[in-house]
Amino acid sequence: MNEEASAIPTPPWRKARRAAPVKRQLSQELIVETGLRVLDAEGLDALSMRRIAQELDTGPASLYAHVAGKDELLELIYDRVMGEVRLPERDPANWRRQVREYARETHRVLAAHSDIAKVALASIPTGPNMLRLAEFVFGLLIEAGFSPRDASLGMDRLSLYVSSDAYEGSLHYARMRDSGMELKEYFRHFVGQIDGFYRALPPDRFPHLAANVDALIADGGEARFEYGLDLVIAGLETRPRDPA
Amino acid sequence: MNEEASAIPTPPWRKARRAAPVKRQLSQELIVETGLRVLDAEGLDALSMRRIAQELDTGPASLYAHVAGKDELLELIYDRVMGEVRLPERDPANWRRQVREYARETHRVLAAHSDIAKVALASIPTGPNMLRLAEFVFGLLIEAGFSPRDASLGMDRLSLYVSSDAYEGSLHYARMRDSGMELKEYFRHFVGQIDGFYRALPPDRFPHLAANVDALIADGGEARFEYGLDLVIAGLETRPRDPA
DNA sequence: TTCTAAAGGCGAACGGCGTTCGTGTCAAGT
DNA sequence: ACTTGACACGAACGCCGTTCGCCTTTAGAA
Repeated sequence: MNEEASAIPTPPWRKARRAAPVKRQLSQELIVETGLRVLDAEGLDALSMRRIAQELDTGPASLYAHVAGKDELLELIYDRVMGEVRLPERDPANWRRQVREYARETHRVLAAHSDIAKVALASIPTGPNMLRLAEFVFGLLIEAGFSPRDASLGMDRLSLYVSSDAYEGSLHYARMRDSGMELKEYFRHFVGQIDGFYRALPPDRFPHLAANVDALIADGGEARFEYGLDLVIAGLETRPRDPA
Repeated sequence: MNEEASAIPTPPWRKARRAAPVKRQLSQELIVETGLRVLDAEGLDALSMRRIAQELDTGPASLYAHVAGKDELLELIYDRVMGEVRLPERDPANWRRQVREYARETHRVLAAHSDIAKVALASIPTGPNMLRLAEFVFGLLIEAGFSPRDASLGMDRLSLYVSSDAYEGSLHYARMRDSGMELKEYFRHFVGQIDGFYRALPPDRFPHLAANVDALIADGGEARFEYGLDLVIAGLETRPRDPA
């Protein structure tokens, strides 16, 4: 919006524009924001250049003045999303708790924007918000006394774990959306299918699986995420640390 | 090939077919095998129904008599690939070593078929070969004394880790192929770019990253994979086990 | 005030994709 | 000899990302 024009009436000496030129405001930020809205509402499959252009009342060609292509747009959206991650003050004495909370928070933000985790996995992180997160967790491990190598690799593996688990979760979310079910209905349906499948296994060929169907289907996404997080943190704990 | 027709000359009482009916041999297995060949040679992006049909001298519509759609075809290819994984005799006393070797072997097979790791991550494993692998590693953990829950979640997290690391690796491979470089050239180029990027970071905003660029770029894909594997196994080691 | 040149907007088209429809063909069974 | 049913497959539908070339708008120079 033009703040001048909205404050005073159109000056009569300038001949009135035939159509409202109000929407002449395409920008990279607007495109990213629109893309994120489409992503949240309809999923990654629906996020096409055409769909975004349609939302902006224009053609797909118009977007290319502000964005190099779809890949770049996805990375911009991804970094925009990572800006939502809230970080606490660094407290190296409690690095276990902070690493866990960092992982949970990142996971939460990824899950809140359904399909973006796929982009997270595919992209090499260089955006400003990614760097902010990297500096936080890397610095946390360094200050907790880990060697630079342990801090580097630990951060790398932790990020991979969070992204990949969020991606796996987003697949279920996408399947749910495609099937038109509610979350609870989908979950019941899905667990029922897996349960039936495992119980139909021939016990002679798959004795251990067949004997433990209950344990195999007991835990849902969140418990699995927490368990893996425990494994990684317990693994980190076995690495040598300098006392600060 | 028609074994009758190749053994004796065409019987004159049956009017000669105008074209050789030799290629009437489409089958699911042939389609899967062809798809895998295209995948290995040209990558997942090039693996289209049209491309496979072309390879088989036919149109894309012909494939749908043997395969429900592209998704099912990808899962068939994936399970076909997992059939290449070689498993040792189970030896619960050495579960650490066997878990590690299982992870390495699966990772190796995934990496050998460039882009299939993407399918591995996206698919819910129900194929016969996947079940074989699951029975192996789950049984190994059970026999090593882990609780059914630890064995189930441990297997799950380990599979996720192997698949996601292989997927990350396949992205580099794909980028390399697209850029037309050789592996060594690509690697040099890539590390150089990352190195330059990190060294250009403003040290006031990213002090820890800026101070440890060497550690951040020191390790390549294989060392990272092994490090994460160490973390997971060390984490498993902290879980209680029944002495068998 | 008029002119000009650059920048952005955008209709149309290119070459791809997965999938479906309807027709054609041929082998086996009656 | 005829029917039937399974498979083959050309053509088309409706998507996709991206590019080309023309049009409009506008800011600054003249």
